[in-house]
Amino acid sequence: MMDMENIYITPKIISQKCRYALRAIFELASRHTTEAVKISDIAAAQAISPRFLENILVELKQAGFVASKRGNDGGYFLAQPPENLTVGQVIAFVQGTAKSNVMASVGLGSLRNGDYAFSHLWQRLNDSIAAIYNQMTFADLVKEEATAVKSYVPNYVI
Amino acid sequence: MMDMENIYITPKIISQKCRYALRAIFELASRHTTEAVKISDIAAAQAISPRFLENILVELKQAGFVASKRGNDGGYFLAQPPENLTVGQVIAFVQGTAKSNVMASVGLGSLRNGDYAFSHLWQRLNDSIAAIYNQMTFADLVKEEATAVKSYVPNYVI
DNA sequence: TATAATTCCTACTAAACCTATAGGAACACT
DNA sequence: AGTGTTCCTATAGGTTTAGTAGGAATTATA
Repeated sequence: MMDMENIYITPKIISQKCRYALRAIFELASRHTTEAVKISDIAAAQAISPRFLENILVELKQAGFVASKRGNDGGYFLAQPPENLTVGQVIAFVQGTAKSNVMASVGLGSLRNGDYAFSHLWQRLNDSIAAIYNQMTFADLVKEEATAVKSYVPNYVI
Repeated sequence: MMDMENIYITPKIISQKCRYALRAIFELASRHTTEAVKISDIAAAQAISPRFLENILVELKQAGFVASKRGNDGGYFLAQPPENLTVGQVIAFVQGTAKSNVMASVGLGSLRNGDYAFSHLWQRLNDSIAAIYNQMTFADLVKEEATAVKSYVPNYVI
Protein backbone atom coordinates (compact mmCIF):
# COMPACT_ATOMS: atom_id res chain seq x y z
CA MET A 1 0.00 0.00 0.00
CA MET A 2 3.03 2.22 -0.27
CA ASP A 3 2.87 4.51 -3.29
CA MET A 4 3.57 1.79 -5.80
CA GLU A 5 1.57 3.24 -8.67
CA ASN A 6 3.02 5.46 -11.35
CA ILE A 7 6.58 4.25 -11.22
CA TYR A 8 8.39 5.73 -14.17
CA ILE A 9 11.51 4.42 -15.80
CA THR A 10 12.19 7.90 -17.08
CA PRO A 11 14.35 9.73 -14.56
CA LYS A 12 13.11 13.03 -13.27
CA ILE A 13 12.53 14.85 -16.52
CA ILE A 14 10.68 17.57 -14.66
CA SER A 15 12.10 19.12 -11.53
CA GLN A 16 10.02 19.59 -8.41
CA LYS A 17 10.17 23.33 -8.86
CA CYS A 18 8.85 22.99 -12.38
CA ARG A 19 6.02 20.74 -11.29
CA TYR A 20 5.07 23.29 -8.66
CA ALA A 21 5.05 25.99 -11.33
CA LEU A 22 2.75 23.91 -13.48
CA ARG A 23 0.53 23.15 -10.51
CA ALA A 24 0.27 26.79 -9.55
CA ILE A 25 -0.73 27.87 -13.03
CA PHE A 26 -3.14 24.97 -13.26
CA GLU A 27 -4.73 26.05 -10.00
CA LEU A 28 -5.23 29.58 -11.29
CA ALA A 29 -6.61 28.27 -14.55
CA SER A 30 -9.02 25.92 -12.86
CA ARG A 31 -10.65 28.69 -10.83
CA HIS A 32 -12.24 30.31 -13.87
CA THR A 33 -12.14 33.73 -12.24
CA THR A 34 -10.32 36.99 -12.75
CA GLU A 35 -9.87 37.58 -9.05
CA ALA A 36 -6.43 37.46 -7.50
CA VAL A 37 -5.63 34.28 -5.58
CA LYS A 38 -3.31 34.45 -2.59
CA ILE A 39 -0.06 32.50 -2.50
CA SER A 40 -1.21 30.78 0.66
CA ASP A 41 -4.38 29.59 -1.04
CA ILE A 42 -2.54 28.20 -4.02
CA ALA A 43 0.01 26.60 -1.76
CA ALA A 44 -2.69 24.97 0.36
CA ALA A 45 -4.64 23.70 -2.63
CA GLN A 46 -1.59 22.17 -4.27
CA ALA A 47 0.38 21.15 -1.19
CA ILE A 48 3.38 23.35 -1.87
CA SER A 49 5.62 25.12 0.64
CA PRO A 50 4.22 28.69 0.60
CA ARG A 51 7.63 30.29 0.88
CA PHE A 52 9.02 28.24 -2.00
CA LEU A 53 5.97 28.92 -4.12
CA GLU A 54 6.45 32.60 -3.48
CA ASN A 55 9.78 32.57 -5.31
CA ILE A 56 8.39 30.51 -8.14
CA LEU A 57 5.48 32.84 -8.69
CA VAL A 58 7.76 35.85 -8.84
CA GLU A 59 9.67 34.17 -11.64
CA LEU A 60 6.49 33.19 -13.43
CA LYS A 61 5.38 36.79 -13.21
CA GLN A 62 8.63 38.09 -14.65
CA ALA A 63 8.21 35.61 -17.48
CA GLY A 64 4.76 37.00 -18.20
CA PHE A 65 2.77 33.88 -17.42
CA VAL A 66 0.95 35.35 -14.45
CA ALA A 67 0.23 38.82 -13.11
CA SER A 68 -0.19 40.00 -9.56
CA LYS A 69 -1.80 42.52 -7.29
CA ARG A 70 -0.14 43.61 -4.08
CA GLY A 71 -1.51 44.72 -0.78
CA ASN A 72 -4.25 43.68 1.50
CA ASP A 73 -6.21 41.49 -0.83
CA GLY A 74 -3.63 40.94 -3.45
CA GLY A 75 -2.70 37.71 -5.12
CA TYR A 76 -1.98 36.15 -8.47
CA PHE A 77 -3.99 35.62 -11.62
CA LEU A 78 -3.30 34.41 -15.13
CA ALA A 79 -1.82 36.98 -17.48
CA GLN A 80 -3.35 35.27 -20.47
CA PRO A 81 -6.25 32.92 -21.19
CA PRO A 82 -5.37 29.30 -20.45
CA GLU A 83 -6.14 28.36 -24.04
CA ASN A 84 -3.07 30.30 -25.12
CA LEU A 85 -0.66 28.84 -22.61
CA THR A 86 0.97 25.46 -23.15
CA VAL A 87 2.71 23.24 -20.68
CA GLY A 88 5.76 23.40 -22.92
CA GLN A 89 6.12 27.15 -22.57
CA VAL A 90 6.25 26.92 -18.80
CA ILE A 91 8.63 23.97 -18.76
CA ALA A 92 10.96 25.61 -21.24
CA PHE A 93 11.11 28.70 -19.09
CA VAL A 94 11.55 27.08 -15.69
CA GLN A 95 13.97 24.35 -16.74
CA GLY A 96 15.63 26.66 -19.22
CA THR A 97 16.70 28.93 -16.39
CA ALA A 98 19.18 26.28 -15.27
CA LYS A 99 22.74 26.70 -16.42
CA SER A 100 23.61 23.97 -18.91
CA ASN A 101 20.61 22.60 -20.69
CA VAL A 102 22.26 21.25 -23.75
CA MET A 103 21.84 17.57 -24.31
CA ALA A 104 24.66 16.90 -26.68
CA SER A 105 26.16 19.65 -28.71
CA VAL A 106 28.49 17.97 -31.09
CA GLY A 107 31.56 19.91 -32.08
CA LEU A 108 32.10 19.40 -35.78
CA GLY A 109 35.84 19.26 -35.25
CA SER A 110 36.00 15.99 -33.35
CA LEU A 111 33.66 13.41 -34.82
CA ARG A 112 33.47 10.16 -32.95
CA ASN A 113 32.15 6.84 -34.08
CA GLY A 114 28.42 6.95 -33.42
CA ASP A 115 27.94 10.71 -33.40
CA TYR A 116 25.49 10.64 -36.26
CA ALA A 117 23.35 7.79 -34.99
CA PHE A 118 23.13 9.10 -31.43
CA SER A 119 22.56 12.67 -32.50
CA HIS A 120 19.64 11.50 -34.59
CA LEU A 121 18.28 9.46 -31.72
CA TRP A 122 18.39 12.40 -29.33
CA GLN A 123 16.74 14.55 -31.97
CA ARG A 124 13.86 12.16 -32.38
CA LEU A 125 13.50 11.93 -28.61
CA ASN A 126 13.46 15.67 -28.24
CA ASP A 127 10.89 16.12 -30.99
CA SER A 128 8.66 13.49 -29.47
CA ILE A 129 8.71 15.15 -26.08
CA ALA A 130 8.24 18.62 -27.50
CA ALA A 131 5.21 17.45 -29.45
CA ILE A 132 3.46 16.45 -26.25
CA TYR A 133 4.51 19.52 -24.30
CA ASN A 134 3.63 22.09 -26.90
CA GLN A 135 0.26 20.73 -27.83
CA MET A 136 -1.09 20.60 -24.30
CA THR A 137 -2.66 23.84 -23.05
CA PHE A 138 -3.76 24.54 -19.51
CA ALA A 139 -7.31 24.79 -20.76
CA ASP A 140 -6.95 21.20 -21.93
CA LEU A 141 -5.63 20.13 -18.55
CA VAL A 142 -8.46 21.78 -16.66
CA LYS A 143 -11.02 20.24 -18.96
CA GLU A 144 -9.49 16.80 -18.62
CA GLU A 145 -9.39 17.04 -14.85
CA ALA A 146 -13.01 18.15 -14.72
CA THR A 147 -14.30 15.25 -16.77
CA ALA A 148 -12.14 12.83 -14.83
CA VAL A 149 -13.39 14.00 -11.47
CA LYS A 150 -16.97 14.02 -12.73
CA SER A 151 -16.73 10.37 -13.77
CA TYR A 152 -15.02 9.35 -10.56
CA VAL A 153 -16.89 6.79 -8.52
CA PRO A 154 -15.67 6.34 -4.96
CA ASN A 155 -15.39 2.90 -3.41
CA TYR A 156 -18.39 2.86 -1.15
CA VAL A 157 -18.47 0.40 1.67
CA ILE A 158 -22.03 0.03 2.91
CA MET B 1 31.42 28.69 -34.84
CA MET B 2 30.88 27.70 -31.23
CA ASP B 3 28.88 24.50 -30.94
CA MET B 4 25.57 26.08 -31.78
CA GLU B 5 23.99 23.06 -33.39
CA ASN B 6 21.84 20.56 -31.55
CA ILE B 7 20.55 22.80 -28.83
CA TYR B 8 17.84 20.94 -26.97
CA ILE B 9 15.10 22.43 -24.88
CA THR B 10 14.80 19.15 -23.08
CA PRO B 11 16.99 19.27 -20.00
CA LYS B 12 19.55 16.54 -19.58
CA ILE B 13 17.34 13.50 -19.86
CA ILE B 14 20.39 11.31 -20.17
CA SER B 15 23.30 11.69 -17.78
CA GLN B 16 26.87 11.84 -19.00
CA LYS B 17 27.56 8.51 -17.39
CA CYS B 18 24.66 6.96 -19.24
CA ARG B 19 25.79 8.40 -22.55
CA TYR B 20 29.24 6.95 -21.95
CA ALA B 21 27.66 3.59 -21.25
CA LEU B 22 25.72 3.75 -24.50
CA ARG B 23 28.83 4.87 -26.35
CA ALA B 24 30.90 2.03 -24.96
CA ILE B 25 28.37 -0.59 -25.93
CA PHE B 26 27.96 1.01 -29.31
CA GLU B 27 31.72 0.86 -29.82
CA LEU B 28 31.77 -2.84 -29.02
CA ALA B 29 28.81 -3.47 -31.28
CA SER B 30 30.32 -1.56 -34.16
CA ARG B 31 33.47 -3.64 -34.20
CA HIS B 32 31.68 -6.78 -35.38
CA THR B 33 34.16 -9.02 -33.63
CA THR B 34 34.18 -11.43 -30.73
CA GLU B 35 37.60 -10.33 -29.52
CA ALA B 36 37.98 -8.49 -26.25
CA VAL B 37 38.51 -4.74 -26.55
CA LYS B 38 40.59 -2.96 -23.92
CA ILE B 39 39.12 -0.19 -21.82
CA SER B 40 41.80 2.16 -23.07
CA ASP B 41 40.82 1.49 -26.68
CA ILE B 42 37.15 2.09 -26.07
CA ALA B 43 37.97 5.21 -24.09
CA ALA B 44 40.17 6.56 -26.86
CA ALA B 45 37.64 5.83 -29.59
CA GLN B 46 34.80 7.48 -27.74
CA ALA B 47 36.71 10.24 -25.92
CA ILE B 48 35.88 9.05 -22.43
CA SER B 49 38.03 9.25 -19.31
CA PRO B 50 39.51 5.71 -19.08
CA ARG B 51 39.25 5.59 -15.31
CA PHE B 52 35.60 6.64 -15.35
CA LEU B 53 34.79 4.24 -18.14
CA GLU B 54 36.37 1.49 -16.08
CA ASN B 55 33.73 1.87 -13.38
CA ILE B 56 30.95 2.05 -15.90
CA LEU B 57 32.01 -1.13 -17.65
CA VAL B 58 32.14 -3.03 -14.38
CA GLU B 59 28.54 -2.05 -13.77
CA LEU B 60 27.54 -2.97 -17.29
CA LYS B 61 29.16 -6.32 -16.77
CA GLN B 62 27.32 -6.96 -13.54
CA ALA B 63 24.11 -6.10 -15.36
CA GLY B 64 24.90 -8.68 -18.00
CA PHE B 65 25.23 -6.36 -20.98
CA VAL B 66 28.91 -7.04 -21.55
CA ALA B 67 31.40 -9.70 -20.56
CA SER B 68 35.09 -9.43 -19.90
CA LYS B 69 38.36 -11.25 -20.00
CA ARG B 70 41.14 -10.40 -17.60
CA GLY B 71 44.87 -10.60 -17.92
CA ASN B 72 47.41 -9.72 -20.51
CA ASP B 73 45.16 -9.32 -23.49
CA GLY B 74 41.91 -8.96 -21.72
CA GLY B 75 39.13 -6.53 -22.45
CA TYR B 76 35.40 -6.29 -22.95
CA PHE B 77 32.98 -7.72 -25.44
CA LEU B 78 29.22 -7.88 -25.85
CA ALA B 79 27.47 -10.52 -23.81
CA GLN B 80 24.66 -10.76 -26.35
CA PRO B 81 24.15 -9.99 -30.03
CA PRO B 82 23.43 -6.28 -30.63
CA GLU B 83 20.12 -7.16 -32.24
CA ASN B 84 18.85 -8.25 -28.84
CA LEU B 85 19.98 -5.23 -26.90
CA THR B 86 17.99 -2.01 -26.90
CA VAL B 87 19.02 1.46 -25.87
CA GLY B 88 16.16 1.42 -23.39
CA GLN B 89 17.52 -1.54 -21.48
CA VAL B 90 20.83 0.18 -20.90
CA ILE B 91 19.28 3.52 -19.97
CA ALA B 92 16.85 1.88 -17.58
CA PHE B 93 19.71 0.13 -15.85
CA VAL B 94 22.16 3.01 -15.62
CA GLN B 95 19.67 5.72 -14.70
CA GLY B 96 17.71 3.30 -12.59
CA THR B 97 20.68 2.88 -10.30
CA ALA B 98 20.15 6.40 -9.00
CA LYS B 99 18.23 6.76 -5.79
CA SER B 100 14.86 8.37 -6.46
CA ASN B 101 13.70 7.82 -9.97
CA VAL B 102 10.03 8.24 -9.51
CA MET B 103 8.45 10.99 -11.52
CA ALA B 104 5.28 11.48 -9.58
CA SER B 105 4.00 8.79 -7.34
CA VAL B 106 0.63 9.93 -6.22
CA GLY B 107 -0.48 8.82 -2.82
CA LEU B 108 -4.11 7.84 -3.07
CA GLY B 109 -4.81 9.36 0.31
CA SER B 110 -4.22 12.99 -0.61
CA LEU B 111 -5.71 13.87 -3.95
CA ARG B 112 -5.01 17.36 -5.16
CA ASN B 113 -6.74 19.32 -7.84
CA GLY B 114 -5.01 18.34 -11.07
CA ASP B 115 -3.66 14.98 -10.02
CA TYR B 116 -5.53 13.12 -12.68
CA ALA B 117 -4.69 15.43 -15.56
CA PHE B 118 -1.00 15.68 -14.71
CA SER B 119 -0.67 12.00 -13.98
CA HIS B 120 -2.08 11.27 -17.39
CA LEU B 121 0.24 13.77 -19.02
CA TRP B 122 3.33 12.22 -17.42
CA GLN B 123 2.09 8.82 -18.42
CA ARG B 124 1.79 9.81 -22.04
CA LEU B 125 5.21 11.41 -21.91
CA ASN B 126 6.74 8.33 -20.39
CA ASP B 127 5.14 6.04 -22.95
CA SER B 128 6.32 8.21 -25.78
CA ILE B 129 9.89 8.15 -24.56
CA ALA B 130 9.83 4.45 -23.79
CA ALA B 131 8.56 3.71 -27.30
CA ILE B 132 11.65 5.31 -28.79
CA TYR B 133 14.07 3.77 -26.32
CA ASN B 134 12.76 0.26 -26.44
CA GLN B 135 12.47 -0.03 -30.16
CA MET B 136 16.03 1.04 -30.93
CA THR B 137 18.60 -1.75 -30.80
CA PHE B 138 22.35 -1.30 -30.99
CA ALA B 139 22.32 -3.16 -34.28
CA ASP B 140 20.04 -0.43 -35.59
CA LEU B 141 22.39 2.26 -34.32
CA VAL B 142 25.43 0.68 -35.92
CA LYS B 143 23.61 0.25 -39.20
CA GLU B 144 22.41 3.82 -39.19
CA GLU B 145 25.86 5.15 -38.44
CA ALA B 146 27.36 3.07 -41.22
CA THR B 147 24.99 4.35 -43.90
CA ALA B 148 25.38 7.90 -42.65
CA VAL B 149 29.15 7.81 -42.80
CA LYS B 150 29.06 6.16 -46.21
CA SER B 151 26.93 8.93 -47.64
CA TYR B 152 29.04 11.63 -46.04
CA VAL B 153 30.63 14.03 -48.50
CA PRO B 154 33.35 16.26 -47.08
CA ASN B 155 33.59 19.91 -48.04
CA TYR B 156 36.46 19.92 -50.45
CA VAL B 157 38.23 23.16 -51.16
CA ILE B 158 40.24 22.83 -54.33
C1' DT C 1 -2.65 58.40 9.31
C1' DA C 2 -1.73 54.02 11.23
C1' DT C 3 -2.07 49.18 10.72
C1' DA C 4 -2.24 44.86 8.77
C1' DA C 5 -1.85 41.91 4.97
C1' DT C 6 0.17 40.90 1.03
C1' DT C 7 3.66 40.63 -2.85
C1' DC C 8 8.60 41.37 -4.02
C1' DC C 9 13.60 40.92 -3.90
C1' DT C 10 18.05 39.06 -2.47
C1' DA C 11 20.71 36.09 -0.07
C1' DC C 12 21.66 31.92 2.23
C1' DT C 13 21.90 26.81 3.52
C1' DA C 14 21.67 21.88 3.75
C1' DA C 15 21.34 17.90 1.18
C1' DA C 16 21.61 15.34 -2.92
C1' DC C 17 23.63 14.24 -7.17
C1' DC C 18 27.11 14.02 -10.86
C1' DT C 19 31.60 13.40 -12.60
C1' DA C 20 35.70 11.84 -12.03
C1' DT C 21 39.91 10.17 -9.57
C1' DA C 22 42.69 6.92 -6.63
C1' DG C 23 44.74 2.88 -4.53
C1' DG C 24 45.32 -1.43 -4.55
C1' DA C 25 43.51 -6.37 -5.02
C1' DA C 26 42.55 -10.20 -8.27
C1' DC C 27 43.49 -12.43 -12.32
C1' DA C 28 45.67 -14.29 -16.68
C1' DC C 29 48.99 -14.74 -20.04
C1' DT C 30 54.09 -15.05 -21.19
C1' DA D 1 58.10 -14.17 -11.46
C1' DG D 2 56.48 -10.32 -14.00
C1' DT D 3 53.55 -7.50 -16.69
C1' DG D 4 49.28 -5.88 -18.18
C1' DT D 5 44.77 -5.99 -17.52
C1' DT D 6 40.15 -6.02 -15.10
C1' DC D 7 37.83 -5.46 -10.54
C1' DC D 8 36.32 -3.37 -6.17
C1' DT D 9 35.73 0.36 -2.78
C1' DA D 10 36.31 4.76 -1.21
C1' DT D 11 36.56 9.61 -1.68
C1' DA D 12 36.43 14.38 -3.22
C1' DG D 13 35.10 18.65 -5.71
C1' DG D 14 31.61 20.86 -8.17
C1' DT D 15 26.96 21.69 -9.46
C1' DT D 16 22.11 21.52 -8.84
C1' DT D 17 18.03 21.26 -6.14
C1' DA D 18 14.69 22.37 -2.64
C1' DG D 19 13.60 25.09 0.63
C1' DT D 20 14.25 28.95 4.25
C1' DA D 21 14.83 33.79 5.85
C1' DG D 22 14.75 38.75 6.45
C1' DG D 23 13.11 42.66 5.30
C1' DA D 24 11.51 46.25 1.72
C1' DA D 25 7.58 47.82 -1.17
C1' DT D 26 2.79 48.12 -1.94
C1' DT D 27 -2.20 48.37 -1.10
C1' DA D 28 -6.66 48.07 1.30
C1' DT D 29 -9.01 49.19 5.41
C1' DA D 30 -10.10 51.23 9.92
